[in-house]
Amino acid sequence: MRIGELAARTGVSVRALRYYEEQALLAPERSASGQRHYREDAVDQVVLIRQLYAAGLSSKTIAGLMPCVVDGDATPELLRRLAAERDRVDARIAELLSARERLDSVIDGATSNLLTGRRCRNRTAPEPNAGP
Amino acid sequence: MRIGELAARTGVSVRALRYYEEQALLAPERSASGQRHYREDAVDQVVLIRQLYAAGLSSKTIAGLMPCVVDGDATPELLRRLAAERDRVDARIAELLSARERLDSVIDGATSNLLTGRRCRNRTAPEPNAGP
DNA sequence: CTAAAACCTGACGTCGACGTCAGAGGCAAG
DNA sequence: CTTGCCTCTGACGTCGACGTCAGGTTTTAG
Repeated sequence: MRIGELAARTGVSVRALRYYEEQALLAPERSASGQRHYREDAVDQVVLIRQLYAAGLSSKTIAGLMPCVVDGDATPELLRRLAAERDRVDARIAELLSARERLDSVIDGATSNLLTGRRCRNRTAPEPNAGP
Repeated sequence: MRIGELAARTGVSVRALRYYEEQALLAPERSASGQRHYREDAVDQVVLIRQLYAAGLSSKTIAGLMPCVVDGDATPELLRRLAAERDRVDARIAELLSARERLDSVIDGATSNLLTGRRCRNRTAPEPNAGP
């Protein structure tokens, strides 16, 4: 398939696909006229790439991992890096969970303030202030 | 305290603290000569700010929330935004968990490849390739 | 054959959270 | 008074993952 179809099927922009190639994350064939032609499994690869981006990996890091994923080839070094990235993701998740708790407590505090009718300072006039 | 001490006590840079003020996340007093002076609770506020950043909120969003946090003042609108942000954090966490699973499966695949001795292609020569 | 749609290669723009540098005060100690 | 550290205000630089525009070629539909 050509780049437009791959974009449509994966939901990523054409520009992004070209960028991925630039970063050596994808290596489509080229027709005689220079147009990119992707195989079916490119769809899965793009999905994987997006997930790794979502995990916070950089394009450089992903580029280092793609040979492993694509060829099934792996070295102990690569495994170490994969594990390290997983740990980083775990840490990020923990961070987010902590932040979420904090957000919740802020919400709880604010909610109870509202419920107990405790309006601080300048809410003395009952006018519904629509905007500036 | 002055900005250097606050930086030391929170672990964020002096530049970042000035930036936070620029974004209306902090509002320190000023001495006659123009130097910033922070109260003790600024430490907690900075910690909160960092957590909200870690949750993926933008400085603009955080700026909208700080009055609520600081003054304990809350409007239904603010509560909606807080809830929306929490949902966003939840979505991000789910994304990360999914990405983590994917990473794990990649690691598993690669590991079993190594364990079963299945070395693909160019690993024919047993020379320990040290570098480029 | 022709017009529209899709594709190509540069190359510059963006956005957010700061880093960094320059030049100029301010503040406590000796 | 001077030394040395801290602080101030601009203002430009950075980095990553693209967006966007320009100007040209290729493919497809009618």
